[in-house]
Amino acid sequence: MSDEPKPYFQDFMLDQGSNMYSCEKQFSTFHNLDSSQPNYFDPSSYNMSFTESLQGGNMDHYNSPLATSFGVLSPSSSEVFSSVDQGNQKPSAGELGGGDQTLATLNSSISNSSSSEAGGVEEEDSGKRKKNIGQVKEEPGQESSKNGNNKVDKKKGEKKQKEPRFAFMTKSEVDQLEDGYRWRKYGQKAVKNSPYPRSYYRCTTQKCTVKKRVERSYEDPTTVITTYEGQHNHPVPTSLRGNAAAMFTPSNLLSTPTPFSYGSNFPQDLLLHMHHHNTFNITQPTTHTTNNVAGSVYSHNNINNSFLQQYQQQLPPDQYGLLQDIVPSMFLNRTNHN
DNA sequence: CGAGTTTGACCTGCGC
DNA sequence: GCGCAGGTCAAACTCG
Repeated sequence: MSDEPKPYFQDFMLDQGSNMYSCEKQFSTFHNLDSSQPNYFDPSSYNMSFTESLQGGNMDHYNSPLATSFGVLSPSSSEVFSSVDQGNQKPSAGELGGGDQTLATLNSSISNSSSSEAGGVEEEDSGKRKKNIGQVKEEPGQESSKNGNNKVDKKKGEKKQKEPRFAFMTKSEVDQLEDGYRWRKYGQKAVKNSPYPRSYYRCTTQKCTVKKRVERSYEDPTTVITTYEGQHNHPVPTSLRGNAAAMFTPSNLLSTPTPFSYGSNFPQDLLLHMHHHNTFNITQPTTHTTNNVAGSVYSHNNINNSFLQQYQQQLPPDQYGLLQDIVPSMFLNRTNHN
C-alpha cells in the first residue's frame, strides 16, 4: 500500500443512522512525525496509555475491565505506547510495522442485538471462504457470510463492515502477550518494509470472531504492535483473580445507568464519548468511504474537563475511581491541566 | 489424538 | 486492467 505518510488524526463519529455508535480513533503516531505538525503527538506525553492505565501501574489490574472490555491484553511487561487505527484504511506496514505510527480503531458498536458485530456474531465460519470457486459447502443460514465478514458477502457499493479495532504498541520481548484469551494462529505474512512478519490470530472460543494481529515494529524491535479486531462475546476463559473481568461484561455494564451503558464496552464507550464530546464536530465526511475517517485532524488538547466532570457526577464514586484507573492518563492529565 | 502452528496458495481491495 | 500488499484458508506438520 502506500508508503507515503498519512495524516495523523483521531476522529470519532456518531453513527446514528445505523443505530449504533461507532467511533474511530486514531491515536497518534510517533517516531517520524514532524513535531511541527499541529497534530503531532508527543510520545513522551503518552507514555502511559490504555493498557498501562488498565494495569494501574501494577499487575493487579492485569485483567482490568478495560483490558477485558477492549478484549485486550495486559502486557506482561510492557509499556504501552498507544493505540490506534482506522476502520477502513488498512494500516499499512509503514503505519503499523513501521513504527511510524500506530493506528487503532476503536469502533464500538453498541447496538442492541442484531447488529452483526455485537460480539462477534457473524456466523462463525469466518473462515471458509475457500474459494467460492469449486467447493463451497453451503450451510443453511450461512450462505451469505461465507467469507466471514467480508469478502464475498458484501454487496456492491457497500463497504465491508470492519470489526472494531484497537491497536496499541507494547514493549515486550515476546510477541504473544498474555491477555487471558486463547488464540489460534491462522496465518503469518511478511510485512512490507519490515523484517518482521505479522501474525494473525483468532480467538479459539467458538463463535467468537475476535482476531488479533501481532507484529513487531521494525524501527524498534522491542515494540510489539498488537491489533485487536472485534469484541469477545464470551468471558475470559482463564480464571481471573476475583474475576474482575466479569464485572465488566456488557450485561453488568448495562445494569449501571451511566452514559456508558449502551450495552457495550465501557472503555470504548468512554473513549467514544470523550471524543464525541470534543471532536466529532470536526469530522469531515469523506467522499469515498462510509467509515473512512480520514479528513479530520484531531487535536488531543480538545479533551476538556467538562467531560470528565460530567462522568464523575454520573458515575458512582467507586466507579469513578475505576474510571480514573482506566482512562488513559493522558486524558486525565490533560484535563487537569486545562 | 486433538489442538495449535507453519506455510504456500489464494482472494480481495486499492492505487496506479 | 494490472500488480502489489494485506488477509485468510487449509493441508501438512508439530507438540503435549
